[in-house]
Amino acid sequence: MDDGSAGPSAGADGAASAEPAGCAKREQILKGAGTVFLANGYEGASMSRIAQMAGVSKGTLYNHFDGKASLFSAFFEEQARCRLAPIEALSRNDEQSVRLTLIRFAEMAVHMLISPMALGLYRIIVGEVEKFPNLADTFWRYGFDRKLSNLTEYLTRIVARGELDIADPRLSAEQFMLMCQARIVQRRRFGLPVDDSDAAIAEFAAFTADSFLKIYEPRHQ
Amino acid sequence: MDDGSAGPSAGADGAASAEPAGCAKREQILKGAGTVFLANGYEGASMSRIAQMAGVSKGTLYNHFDGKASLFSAFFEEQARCRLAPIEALSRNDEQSVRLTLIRFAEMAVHMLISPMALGLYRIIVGEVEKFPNLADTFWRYGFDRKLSNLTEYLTRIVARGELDIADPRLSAEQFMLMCQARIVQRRRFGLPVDDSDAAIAEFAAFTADSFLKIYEPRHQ
Amino acid sequence: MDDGSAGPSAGADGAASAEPAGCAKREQILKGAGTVFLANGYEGASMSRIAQMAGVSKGTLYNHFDGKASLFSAFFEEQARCRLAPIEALSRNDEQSVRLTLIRFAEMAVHMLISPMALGLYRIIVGEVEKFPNLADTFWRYGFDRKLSNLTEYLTRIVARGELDIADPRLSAEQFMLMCQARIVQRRRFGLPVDDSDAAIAEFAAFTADSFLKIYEPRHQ
Amino acid sequence: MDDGSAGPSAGADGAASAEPAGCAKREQILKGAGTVFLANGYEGASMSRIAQMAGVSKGTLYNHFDGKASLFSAFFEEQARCRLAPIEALSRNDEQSVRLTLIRFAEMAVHMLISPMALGLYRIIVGEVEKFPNLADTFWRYGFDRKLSNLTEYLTRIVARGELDIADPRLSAEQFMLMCQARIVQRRRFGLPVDDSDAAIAEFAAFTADSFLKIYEPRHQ
DNA sequence: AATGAATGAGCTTTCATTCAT
DNA sequence: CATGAATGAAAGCTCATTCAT
Repeated sequence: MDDGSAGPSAGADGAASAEPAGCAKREQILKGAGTVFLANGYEGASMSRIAQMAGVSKGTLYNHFDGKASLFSAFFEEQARCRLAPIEALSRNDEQSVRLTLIRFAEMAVHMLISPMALGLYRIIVGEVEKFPNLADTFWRYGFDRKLSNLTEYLTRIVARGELDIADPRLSAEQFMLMCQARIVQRRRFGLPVDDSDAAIAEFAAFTADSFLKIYEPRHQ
Repeated sequence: MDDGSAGPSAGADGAASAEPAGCAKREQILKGAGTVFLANGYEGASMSRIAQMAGVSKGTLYNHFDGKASLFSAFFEEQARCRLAPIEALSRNDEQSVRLTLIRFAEMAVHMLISPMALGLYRIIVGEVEKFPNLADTFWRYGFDRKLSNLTEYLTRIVARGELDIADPRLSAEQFMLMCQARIVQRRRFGLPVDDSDAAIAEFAAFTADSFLKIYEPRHQ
Repeated sequence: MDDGSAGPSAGADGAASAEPAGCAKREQILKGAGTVFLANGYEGASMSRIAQMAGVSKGTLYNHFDGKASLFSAFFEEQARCRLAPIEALSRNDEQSVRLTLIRFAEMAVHMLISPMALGLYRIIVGEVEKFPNLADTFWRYGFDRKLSNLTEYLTRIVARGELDIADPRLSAEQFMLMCQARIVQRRRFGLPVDDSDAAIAEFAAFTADSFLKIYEPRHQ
Repeated sequence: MDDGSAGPSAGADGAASAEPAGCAKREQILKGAGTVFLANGYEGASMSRIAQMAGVSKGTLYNHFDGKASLFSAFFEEQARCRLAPIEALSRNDEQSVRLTLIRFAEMAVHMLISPMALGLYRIIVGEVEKFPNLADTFWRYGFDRKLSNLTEYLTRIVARGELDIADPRLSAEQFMLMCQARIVQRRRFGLPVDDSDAAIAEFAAFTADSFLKIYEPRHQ
C-alpha cells in the first residue's frame, strides 16, 4: 500500500500542452475523451476509441496532447473549471427563511451529485487518485470546495444575524454537505437501487435541513 | 440503473471456482491479488504482476480461478466477509453514556475508513461499480450495511430508554455515519493532506457525536 | 513451403510405448483420444480434454503414452489395424454376376467412405500427413490398400475366367475405387450438401459398375 | 451434417476487412500467411510466425485483417480466385482429336493437383472443413467446379458432334476427373512415394483417357 | 496541422508436460 | 500406478505511441 509508484502523474501535471484552450479541435477531442473516460475509466479507455469518438485521427490526438495521461488530466481540469464553477449560485438573496434556503441547497446538492456526469467524475477521480493526485486536488478545489465556501459564507451571514449559533461555519458547512449524501447519493455511488424521485429528494432535503437546524439553532435558556 | 450492460460481472460473481476456501495456495494468491488490485485498480492490474506478487506461476492463477474477473470478485468477497464483518462489535454494553458510545463509534469509524485497506476497497468498488455491480452490492451488504444495522440497533435501544428521540433510527444511523465522513475521511479519499492524528480524530468524533445528540435529544418543553 | 520441419513426427513413430495393448485403461484412453482428435484435429485437441473425455487424470495419459504425438499415432494405428482390417470381406463367392458384385462393392465403398468415422480419419490423415508421415502410410496400408488388394484379387479371378479383359488388375482396381468417389464421397469430404440416400447411392453404384464394365468387357470383333 | 456449429467461420468469411485488395502490404501478408498456413495448417500456424514470415509486425496483421480466422479465409479466397480460376483454358480449340484432348487434360490435371500449392490447399481445406465450411465451398466453386464445368462444356460439344455417347456430361466429367486422381495424385495426398515423372504422368494420362473413351465411345451395333 | 499505417511491448489465457503425493 | 497442482512457454490479440506522407 502507499507504494508511492506515482505512475504517469508526476509528469502529467501542470498544464496539458501549451494550447490556446480556445481551439475547436481541442474542444472536440476533449468532448470525445470525456465520453470515453467517463464510460470506461482511465485504463479502460483506448486512444483509438477516443479518436473515433472525437471524429479525428489518432495522430491528431498526439498533436494536441502529450499522451493519454495528459489528455485525461486536461479533460478533468476542463470539467472542474468550466462545468463545476458556474454552479456556485446558491441564494445570494437572504430573504428566504434559513430553513427554506437550506432545503433548496440540499435538494440542489442531491440532484447535482446524482447526475450522471457528477457520478462519473466522482468515480474516476476517486478511483484514479493514486495515479493522478493533483487531479483530485483540482477537482476538489473547483468542485466541492467552491460549493463549500459558498455555503460557508451564507452560514457566516446567518450567524451574524443571530439566527444560528455556529462556532466553525466551514466545518459545519462540510458537515451539512455530508449529511446531504446519506441515503440517496451514497447508494447511487454504489450502484444500488434507490428512490430518487423529486418527492423523495424533497423529503430527504427537508429532513436534513431540519436536522442541521436542530444542531445549530440558538438555545434560549 | 441496474442496466443490463453487465460486462464480465454477471457470470464472474457468485463463487470463484468451487474452491474449499481453506486452500493455502488460494490464500496466497488472493493476498497477492489484493496487493496489486488495491494499488492499481482492476484494469491497471496485470495477471503477470499478480502471479509474481503471489509467488506463483501465471498458470497457477488459472488453476484456482476462472480468470481475472473471477479472481477480482473472489478477493472482494473474501475481504467483505472476513475483514469487514468482524468489526461489528460496537458497544453491546449499554453502560457507557450515550455520548461516550457515539464518540467511540465515530472514532472507530474514522480510523477504519481511513485505513489503507478500506480506502483502497472504496476506491476500487466505486470505480468499478459499472463493471462489477454485484461486487458493490456485496461490499455494501457486508461492509457498510452491517455497521449501519449495528448502530441502528443501538439507537433503537436508546430510544426505548427514552434517552433519544428518533423517529427513523435507520435513517439517523446512516446520517450519523455520513457525518463521520466529513473533514478527515472525505479528504483522504481525495488524497488530500489532512491531520489524521489520534487527537484530531478524537476531537472530530466528539464534535460529530455532540452534533448528533443535539438533533435527537429530547426537548423538555 | 516444404520447409522440412518435420516436427514431432520422427520421434513419435515406431510403436507408442511398450504397452501390452490389452490394457483396459489404455483402451479407455484411446477411445477418449479418438473422440477428441476426430472432432478437433491434432492441434485443436488438448490433453486436458482427452483426459476428461477418457475419464482419467492428465498424469495417467503420460503414464501410458509418451506424449500427445505418441497418443495420436497410437490411436490411428489402432484404428487402422482393428477397425479397417475386418472390412475386407468382399465377395469370396464368385457366384454372383460380375456386374452385381461390382455394384455391391461400389455401394459398400460409398457407404463406408461417407461414414463419420471414415470421413474423420480421412480428414485428419490428409491434414496431418506432413507432421505424421508414417501415420498416413499405416492408414494407407491397413485401409485403402487392403480393399484394393481384395478387389485386385477378385478382378484377377474374373480375368482368368475370361469375363473381363484387364491388363493391370491392380491399376484398374484403383481406378474403380476412385470412380466410386465421384459425386457423393468427394462432396461429403468438402462438406457440401449431397443426396446420399440409399437410392442415390445404389443408382450411382450401378452407373459406376457399368462404366467400369464398358472399359474392360471383352470386345468380340 | 450441415450442422450449425459454424465456429469462427460464419462471420469470418465473406470479405476480409474491406481492403482494396491492391494493397502491397496486404499482398505481402497474404504471401507470408500462405507459406505458414500451407506448412502447418490452421491451428498449427501462429500469428507471430506469419508476421515474421511476412516481414511485418504482429500489430500490422491486425490492422489489415480482423484476426487469424479472417486472414485464413482471405488467403484461401485469394488463392481460389486468382490461382485456380485462370487454369480453365482447356482446349477451346476442338481441332485436336478427342483422345489427344482428354490426354492433355488429364496430364494438366495431374500436374496441377500434385503441385505443392494444390496439395497444401487440398489438405487444409479437407482438414478444416468443419471449422470453415464456406471456405470449402469457395474452394470447390472456384477450383474444382470450374474445371468441371469446363470439361462438361467440352464433352457436350463432342457429344453434339456425335463422337461420344454421354447421357449426363456433367457426371461423366466428374467421373473423368476422379479417374485422373488414381495412382499418382491419391498417393501424393497421402505422402506416399510415387513416380511422378512426366513420362509416368503421360502414360497414366493416356491410360485414363483411353479408359474414358471406352466407356463413352458410340457402339456401332 | 492532420492522417493512419506500422510498431512492439504487454495483455489475458491456454496448453503440453512434470512431479510430489 | 493414479493423481492433479504447478509450471512457463507460447498463443491470439490490444494498445499507446511514432512518423512518413
